[in-house]
Amino acid sequence: MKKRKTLKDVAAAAGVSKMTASRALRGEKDVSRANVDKVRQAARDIGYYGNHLAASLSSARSDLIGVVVPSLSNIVFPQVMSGVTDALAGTGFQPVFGVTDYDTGKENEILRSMLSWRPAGLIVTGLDQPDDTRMLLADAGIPIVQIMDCDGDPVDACVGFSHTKAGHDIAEALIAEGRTRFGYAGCNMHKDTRAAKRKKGFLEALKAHGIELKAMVTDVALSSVVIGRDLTAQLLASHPELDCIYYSNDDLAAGGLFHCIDAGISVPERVVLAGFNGLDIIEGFPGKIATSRTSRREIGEAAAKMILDSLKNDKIESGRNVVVQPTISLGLLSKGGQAVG
Amino acid sequence: MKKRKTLKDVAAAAGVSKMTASRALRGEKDVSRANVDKVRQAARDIGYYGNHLAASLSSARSDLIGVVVPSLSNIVFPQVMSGVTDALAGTGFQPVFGVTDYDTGKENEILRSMLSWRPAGLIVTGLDQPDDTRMLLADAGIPIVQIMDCDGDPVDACVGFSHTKAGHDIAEALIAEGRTRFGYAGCNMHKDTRAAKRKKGFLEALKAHGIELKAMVTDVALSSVVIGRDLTAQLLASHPELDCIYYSNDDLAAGGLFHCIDAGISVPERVVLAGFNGLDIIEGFPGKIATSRTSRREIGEAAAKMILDSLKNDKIESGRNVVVQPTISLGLLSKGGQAVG
DNA sequence: ACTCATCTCAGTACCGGTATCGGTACCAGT
DNA sequence: ACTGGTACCGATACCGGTACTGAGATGAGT
Repeated sequence: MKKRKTLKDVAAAAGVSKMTASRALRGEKDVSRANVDKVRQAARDIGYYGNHLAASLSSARSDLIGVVVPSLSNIVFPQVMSGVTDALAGTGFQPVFGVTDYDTGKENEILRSMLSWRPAGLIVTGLDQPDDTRMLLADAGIPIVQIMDCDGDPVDACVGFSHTKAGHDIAEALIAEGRTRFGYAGCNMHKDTRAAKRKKGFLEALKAHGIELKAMVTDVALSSVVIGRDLTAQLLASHPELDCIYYSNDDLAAGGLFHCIDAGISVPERVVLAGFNGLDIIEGFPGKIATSRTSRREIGEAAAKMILDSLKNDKIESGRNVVVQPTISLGLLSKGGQAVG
Repeated sequence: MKKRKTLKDVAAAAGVSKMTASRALRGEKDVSRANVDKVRQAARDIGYYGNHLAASLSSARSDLIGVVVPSLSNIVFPQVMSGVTDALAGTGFQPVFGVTDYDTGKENEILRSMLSWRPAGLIVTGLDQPDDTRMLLADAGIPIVQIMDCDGDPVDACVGFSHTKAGHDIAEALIAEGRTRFGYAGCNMHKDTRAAKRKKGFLEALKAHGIELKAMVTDVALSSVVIGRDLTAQLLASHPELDCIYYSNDDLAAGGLFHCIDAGISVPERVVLAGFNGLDIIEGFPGKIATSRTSRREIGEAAAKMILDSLKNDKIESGRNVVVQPTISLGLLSKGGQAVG
């Protein structure tokens, strides 16, 4: 096995010192044009591609941005990741992703592991980390941006929206449309604290109007279209009087829509199905579901830009809470909020 | 800003040497039980979490596995990533993801960047890298597993299936069902070489039966349900005689199904829609599309396991081509291949 | 001619760990 | 008591870069 090329090899091939080679490759000044060319050429010739390990260790800084998300199976998070990736493109920083499976223990473990790579910054999903994890983040001494939520107290800064308010607002909108007999279907509620907040906001709004939830079904599994189908079938079988179902997200609502299409139940006339996220896919659906549209890419981009800002200004800007309000789309035929029926 | 804790701090706190602390934390033998406890406790007390940079540099090995995928917006790749993550869980290895956007230049760049972190192994999507990228991989001296394809010559090893055969096989199956008037709709064909291979296999099979493609529409954008809708509307408007449409993937086929539901076109009776991947979501659809089901998670897991194997045996096992044949599901009412009509 | 600033380059000391190797303590066997 | 083996521990030399410091060369100013 041939030995890996090092900077010394490049320097030797170019006939300069290690130091000059290092500077030339990094594009620093204080190197003559002639030597820059010689070094660049030598590096290309012998196929040298650097060693971030050594560089980062030596310079006590790295170009890694850690990004921690709870899941990959919900397309929302890959979209956030795309946003981060795009915002970081061309900046010299590179995202590193970690997945927690909605498990706080795993989250702590992943964060420790990431911190041990001395990242330049961290983007973490959610505001509800346990104390030990919070401490870990607070002591890291690097910019931390928490995303997808703003109901709570960020370690440092956050970009997101209020899930409580999102649940509240869509309830208000549905009530304004004349809906009165509500059901709820959710997945993974014990771990997905943000879904739980939406549900909380939703129920609070109902209560404020003196409306009681008629029925609720949940499943511990991760949300999926198929489960949404099943839960909807259950709900409508036991409570055929429902005129609106709120789901913990769009995947479930989509399953609900598909069930209704197959069962010949008219949506949204007889029953309104309301989800959360505003997935692109629902644009293509044969039927309309209500939803709160969130801007995932933008949140990812904004978070990455905040990190870059902090890094540029060489200080951690605390307390910057950027709120990106979701927009409600009811997908109903009636315009301007006029009541149906 | 308080200084980061180092191993020396731990050693001092535990009253042992740096070396003993290092060994204790890594669980090596040659350390007394008492000292292991002291060091562990000291590390916990002062909140030490190690420095992978220094560790990897010093030991000339790292616990990173690079994973390069073309896209995050196609749920298939996050699923592959999940498979890799799961297979790596508890092994001490950590995946690092990169996204190429189907761009070979970006792919090369990302691979260089990854290699500069001295990963223990690499998982790369596809077999059709340009020569310079191939060279980069071949010279890396670490196990490389290429995934999602087996039509071609792997640098080292691969886990996947033949897209050409997949296209061919589903064409055969559809012809056996009595379909004769075929259309094709595809996205991103100029960059997605695997989709192009499926199309090639599909057309070859048609030709072998003396069948000519009646119509074809493509779009340069990434595939999505909405675009699938549009392309299908175009195809069926200009060629209402089609009795089968083959799509470059399930996203498009789903859009096609939704269009047909809205347009009152019966699927699969009047027109069969065939996609590729076997997404979980189609299980929930109000209607059936044909597809080739691929096992993404399993491919990710298998690739990760192959890397771990190579690492354990301390040699790179070349030429291991694992083929995971997709299974065709036509979603038709007729059983046993009896012709329709 | 001499001083001084500027540009270029090289030497040295790290960064924070780990591999290696040489030692010390302790015990069993003879 | 002496030897040999085993368990444990620490000093030292790195890994491959970069920060820092200082030196030589060159040119301008006087």
